[in-house]
Amino acid sequence: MLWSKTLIPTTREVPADSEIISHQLMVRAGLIRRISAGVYDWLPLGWKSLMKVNAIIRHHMNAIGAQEIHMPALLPADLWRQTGRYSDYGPLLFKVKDRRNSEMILGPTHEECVTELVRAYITSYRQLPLTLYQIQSKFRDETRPRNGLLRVREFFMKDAYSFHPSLESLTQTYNDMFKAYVNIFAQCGVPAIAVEAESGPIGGDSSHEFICPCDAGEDVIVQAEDGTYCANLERAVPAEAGQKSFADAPAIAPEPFTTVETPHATSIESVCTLLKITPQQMIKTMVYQRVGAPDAPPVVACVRGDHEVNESKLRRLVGPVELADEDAARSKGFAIGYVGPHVANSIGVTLVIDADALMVTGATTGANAPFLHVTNFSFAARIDPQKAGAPIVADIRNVAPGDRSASGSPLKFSKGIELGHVFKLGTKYTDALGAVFADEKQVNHSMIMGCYGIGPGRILVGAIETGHDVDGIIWPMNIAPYEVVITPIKFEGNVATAATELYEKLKALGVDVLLDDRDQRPGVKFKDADLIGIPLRVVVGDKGLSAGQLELKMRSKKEPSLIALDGAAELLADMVKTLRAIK
RNA sequence: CGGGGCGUGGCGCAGCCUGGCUAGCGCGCUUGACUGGGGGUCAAGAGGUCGCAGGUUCAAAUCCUGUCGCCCCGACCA
Repeated sequence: MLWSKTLIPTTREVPADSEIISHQLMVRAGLIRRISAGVYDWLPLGWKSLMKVNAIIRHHMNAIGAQEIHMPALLPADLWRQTGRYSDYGPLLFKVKDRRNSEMILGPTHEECVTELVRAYITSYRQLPLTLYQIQSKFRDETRPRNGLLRVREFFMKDAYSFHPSLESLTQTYNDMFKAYVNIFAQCGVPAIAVEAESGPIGGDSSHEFICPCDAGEDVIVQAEDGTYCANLERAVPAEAGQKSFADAPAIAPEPFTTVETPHATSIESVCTLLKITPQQMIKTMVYQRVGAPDAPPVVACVRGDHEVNESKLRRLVGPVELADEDAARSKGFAIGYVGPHVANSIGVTLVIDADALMVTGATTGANAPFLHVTNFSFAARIDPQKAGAPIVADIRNVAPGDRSASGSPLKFSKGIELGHVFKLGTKYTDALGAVFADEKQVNHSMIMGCYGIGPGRILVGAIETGHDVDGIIWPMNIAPYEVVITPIKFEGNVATAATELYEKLKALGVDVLLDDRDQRPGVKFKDADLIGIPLRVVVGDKGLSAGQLELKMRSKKEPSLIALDGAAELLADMVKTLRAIK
């Protein structure tokens, strides 16, 4: 491609509405343009990279026998009502009405649609397993789109869905997918580590996320320093968290259970400062309400003062809950800011106690009255199981610095971008939609599903977050919009002829090449070439030509080198092939 | 949804508090000349209903009200 014939609107200035480096560079290099919050145009350079990512994904999906299909973005709302997700998805779902007033949605994901499809055609175990995939736009009405392509309302997603007659079959495909994902990210040249993630309905080791480690990421991952454990913070389990029940609460005779005045000290920190104690000596008591049923008995969660409630874990135990509305909770008798676990003795709640919190004795916690805390609290002494119901004891906290893995190795924390997710779904959708198959004995069973997503746009974000310098993007060869850029010092005379000749030869050799034929000063061309990050740059200049030489510079390297004009195209084509192969 | 901030040529901003000449600056763009290995210089230009609507005023980019849009923090996020 000739630079003058395409659209590469580079800018020197950082766009005002961007925060993270990948967003800034994608706009400055002319890859994308925002048209509305979380909605972007893909310009030629960005689109070319995205198509390369998609081609890599396709290759690896096809290699494990998945079949590509295309499904509509516009879906009937009824289908989503049948699985309950019309309401579960809530305001995240884009809803539209057609002229007949029928409700439609813009698909945020396609489990319903693909299951409906498979239900229609698959009736026998002989037709299974089957894996279908799509790469297409998905829509989510995010509360807060942000960070360029990291969180958007319309985005591309590769989603694969597999259907199985047995768990063994599902596991086989899951493992194939897992390996395909490793290969996809490697071939794209973007770092990705597999971590254990929310496991869903089947439990166990049945869900992994692939995370690109970088500070711009929104996910927190937990890794054991010895490399034996890797999990999303949502899921990470502290090694010490054994199976405990309320009966395990230490029955130490408590010191006098006293009430102390703590005016305006509603946080763990402020109470600690006031009473000169440490957070480890406190019990934090959080009030949650049932999602969609704010009048149902609340859930009260207790963790040690230095710990945080992990809402994912809590939800797995008690169902969908959210932090209670403060005013509503106060009207029910909760002294928000001064709640203690023993509130369960007087108000009907579901009490959930973290295993670590349970073991604290002589704790300080809220007195269930404004401006008051109590000291020398212990669960065994102060919770009356008759009145408080049967308290649930479980791991409901986030792991924290200081925790160790099962192997005894310290846990470290880092941020990352979720690039992909493989997931054993089970029969949630096939049950709801009646997607059944007949086995050898003509007995019907719901098909067992797996689903496997990748965000191609996020692969670009991850590649840029982890591959850039002060001058711009440094693309990996396989997803670079062009593999070689030719930069003539001046696009005239011999130089233009030589540059054009090299350009034609490289094209003929199957290299994706960009020729900067603009009438611009060399400095402008160099700056732009660096900004858009093409892996190989060839400079054609008078001085070099008279010596029969060209200058070659790798974007990732600091120093250029000289190559002979004769055979330059072949040499470059070889280099490109070599760099494509590096995984 | 809560908190904070911003809407002024394509981009980045000043002007607003304290209303008043023709609304400025940098980048980019056009034309010409010089220049030609890291966003060059000079000259001459084009380009803006100051987000939108209403109000106050002799007079509104500036003050008031409403509204729309966007960004950041939080909440939320298969």
